[in-house]
Amino acid sequence: MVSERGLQVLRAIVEDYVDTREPVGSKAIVERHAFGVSAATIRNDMALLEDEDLIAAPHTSSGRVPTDKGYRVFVDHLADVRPLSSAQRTAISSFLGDPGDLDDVLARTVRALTQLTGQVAIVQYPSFARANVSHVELVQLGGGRMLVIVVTDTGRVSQRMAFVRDDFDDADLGRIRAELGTLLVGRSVRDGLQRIADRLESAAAMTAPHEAATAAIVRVVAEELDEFRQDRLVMAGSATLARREADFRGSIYPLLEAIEEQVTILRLMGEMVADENGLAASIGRENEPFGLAEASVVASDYDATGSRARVGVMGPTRMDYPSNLAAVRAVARYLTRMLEEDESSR
Amino acid sequence: MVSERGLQVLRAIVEDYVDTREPVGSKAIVERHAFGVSAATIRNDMALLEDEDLIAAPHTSSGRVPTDKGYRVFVDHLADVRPLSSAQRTAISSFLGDPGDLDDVLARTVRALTQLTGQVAIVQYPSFARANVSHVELVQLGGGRMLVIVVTDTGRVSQRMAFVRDDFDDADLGRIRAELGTLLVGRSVRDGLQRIADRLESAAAMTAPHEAATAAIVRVVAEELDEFRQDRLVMAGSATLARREADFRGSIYPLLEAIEEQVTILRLMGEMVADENGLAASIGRENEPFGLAEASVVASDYDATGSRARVGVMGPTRMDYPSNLAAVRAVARYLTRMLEEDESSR
DNA sequence: AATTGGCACTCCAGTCATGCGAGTGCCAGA
DNA sequence: TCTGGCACTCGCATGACTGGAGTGCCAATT
Repeated sequence: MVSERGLQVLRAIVEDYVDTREPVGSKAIVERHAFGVSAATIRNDMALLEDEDLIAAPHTSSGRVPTDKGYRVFVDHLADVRPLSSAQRTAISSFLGDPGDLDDVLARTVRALTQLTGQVAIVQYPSFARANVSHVELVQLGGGRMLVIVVTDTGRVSQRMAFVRDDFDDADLGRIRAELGTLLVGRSVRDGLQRIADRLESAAAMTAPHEAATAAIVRVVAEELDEFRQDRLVMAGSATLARREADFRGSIYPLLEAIEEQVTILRLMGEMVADENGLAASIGRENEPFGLAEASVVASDYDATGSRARVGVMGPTRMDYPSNLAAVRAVARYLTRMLEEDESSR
Repeated sequence: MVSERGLQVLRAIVEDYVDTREPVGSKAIVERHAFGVSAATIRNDMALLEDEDLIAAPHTSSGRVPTDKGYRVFVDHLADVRPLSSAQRTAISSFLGDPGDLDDVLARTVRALTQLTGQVAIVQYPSFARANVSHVELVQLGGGRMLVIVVTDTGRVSQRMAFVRDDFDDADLGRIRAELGTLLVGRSVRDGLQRIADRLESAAAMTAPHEAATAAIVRVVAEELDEFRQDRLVMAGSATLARREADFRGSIYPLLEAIEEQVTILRLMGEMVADENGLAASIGRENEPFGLAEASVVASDYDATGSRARVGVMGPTRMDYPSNLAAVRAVARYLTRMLEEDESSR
C-alpha cells in the first residue's frame, strides 16, 4: 500500500515532471521539496509507487515519470485547484466584459480560455433540445428562393435557404407563415420535429394548396431544428499544439484532426463525468476510444439559461492540471454569471 | 547563362526532390532521366544552376536541392499543368454535385480540395462589396431584442441582434422597416454604408420618433454591411500539416496560427498575382512578409456572380506544384460552372 | 566548344569504444 | 522505519574511424 508520504512523493514527481519534462529522480525530489527524509527513503516510496503503476521509468535506472494512472490519482486526490491570480481575473473580465449575443460571448470565451491556459480551448454550446421555438420567419428573395429563419427563446438563430418552385403573393405567404406559426411557435425543438414529421405524413395536408412548396419549407425548418438539437462547439488555439509537440510521442495529427472533425471532441466532452464541483478530467489512455490516447481534456460545467454545457481545454497528458482546472472553473463561473445577467435583463 | 538542357536538369531536380525529399546528385539524375549525357556533363550544368541560385547544396559535396528561386522558375517555365485523372474528376463532381446555398457549396469545395491535394485548402468567398442589398428584415424577439437580417442579391445572408430599449407595436415597426427599405434596398453595400453614415449625422432624422432605437438598428445594419465588405475564407485540412512536418525547418506553428487568424491568409491570397489563366503561386520566401517563409500557396481565380475570388492550397515549399495547380484549376472551373448554373436557374 | 572519364578531395552518416554521471536497488546498521 | 553506503545499470556525450556518395576540376576526346 502506498503511504501518505508516498502520495506526496507522487505529487512532487508530477509537479516536477510537468515543470521540467525531465524524468525526476530521488535526489532531485529531496533537493526541491522539503521532505525531511533522505533520498534512499524516497527511493523506497518510489518503488511502491512503481508497483502500483503510478509512475514508470523510461529506462532502467533513470528518473521516473508519472503514468496516466498516476496523473489520475494526482488530479483526483492531490491537485488543489488554486484560485487564479488577479491578473488572470482581470484578463478574463476584459475579454468577456461586454455583453453580446450568444455566438459573440462564446467566441470571446474560447479566445480568453486559450489565452489563459496556452492550450486548445473548447466551448460547448448549450443544448437547445429543450429550447422553445419563438419565431419562424420567411423572407422571399425572388427566383423561388425563400429564406427560412428560426429563432428560439434561448436566443439561438438559424437561417437557411429553401428552394421552392415559384414565388408567392402576400396572401399565400401569409397562409404558410400562419401554418408554420401554429405548428411550431411555443413548442420545444423536440416537439417541433415530431409535429413536422406528423405534418409531412398527414393526409389532410397533402391536398392543401402550394403543398409542394410548403413541404419544402417545412423540411428546411426541420433541418434547422435538427441542427439546434445537435450540440455544437467552438474551439481556438490549435496552433498551440505545434509548441507542445515534444510532449506527443506520436504526432499531433490525431488532435488536429479531432479539432477539425469536432464530432469526436463533442462525444468525448459529452461522456466525461463531472465531480460535485462540475469539474471533469479525462486523461491520456482514457481517451483511447476517441483516438486521443496521448491527450488530456479538462472541463467544467456551466449553466446557460436552464441547460448545462461545458468549457474545457485539451492538451498533452503532461499538462498543468491544477492551473487548467482553475482556469476552466473560473471561466465557467464567469460565463454562467454573464448568461444569467443576460437572462434577467430581458 | 543556363542552357536549355540546364533547365531540364532543374526540372529533374525539382521533380526528384519533391518525390524523395533527398538532395539529388548528378548520378541519380542520369539514372532516373534519359538525358543521354554523362554525369560529369550534368555536373557542369548543375554548377551553372548553382551560380544562378536556382539550386543549392545543403552541405559541400552533397546532392542539390531547389532554392525558392528554383521553384519559381520551375513553376513559371517548366511545370505543365496536366489535367486530372478521371478518378479525380469524378471525386470532384461527387463532392460538389448537389446544389445548395453558397455556404454549403463552398464548404464542400474546400473539403474536396483538401481531399484531392492532401494540403490545406482555402476558399475565398466572393467579394460582396459590389453586391446590392435586396432585403432588410426585422424580427422582434421581445425584451428589447431585435433580430436584424440583411440579404444581398448575391445570396449572402447575415443576421445579428440589436438591443433596443423597448418593443414596438406593428405600426412603428412598419415605419422603421420602411425607412430601412428606402435607405438601403437596391443600393450596393458600399453605397449603403455611406447612406447610413449620412443618415446618422442628418439633423432631420435626429428628431424622428424612436430615434434612439432606430439608430441602434441602423448601426447594426452597418456592422453587417461592413462584414459583407470584408472578404471571408473557409479552410480545411489543417491536420495534414502534421504529416508534412519534416518539410518545415522551423515549426508548423506559423501556419497553424495563420490558419486560425485567417486575416493573414486573406491578405496573402489577395496580393497574389495571377497569370493569364487565373493561376497564381507564391513560393517560400516570397511569403516572408506574412510570416510564412517556409510555405507555398497555389491558387486559382474563379467567377461567382460577377465578382472574382480564389481557391487555393497551402503547404510546404517542397510541394507537388503541377498537381496542385491542376487541382485548384479544376476545382475553380467546376465552382465557376456551378455558380453560373445557379445564377441562370434563378 | 561541348562532352567525357578520371581522380583527388570533402563531408555526411553510421559504427564502435570510452568515460562520465545520474539514478537505482539492496543491504546492513541505527 | 529510516539511513548511508555501495555496486551496478544505462543513457548520453565524445571522439576516432570508415565507407560512400557526391563534387570540382582537368586533360583528353569528339
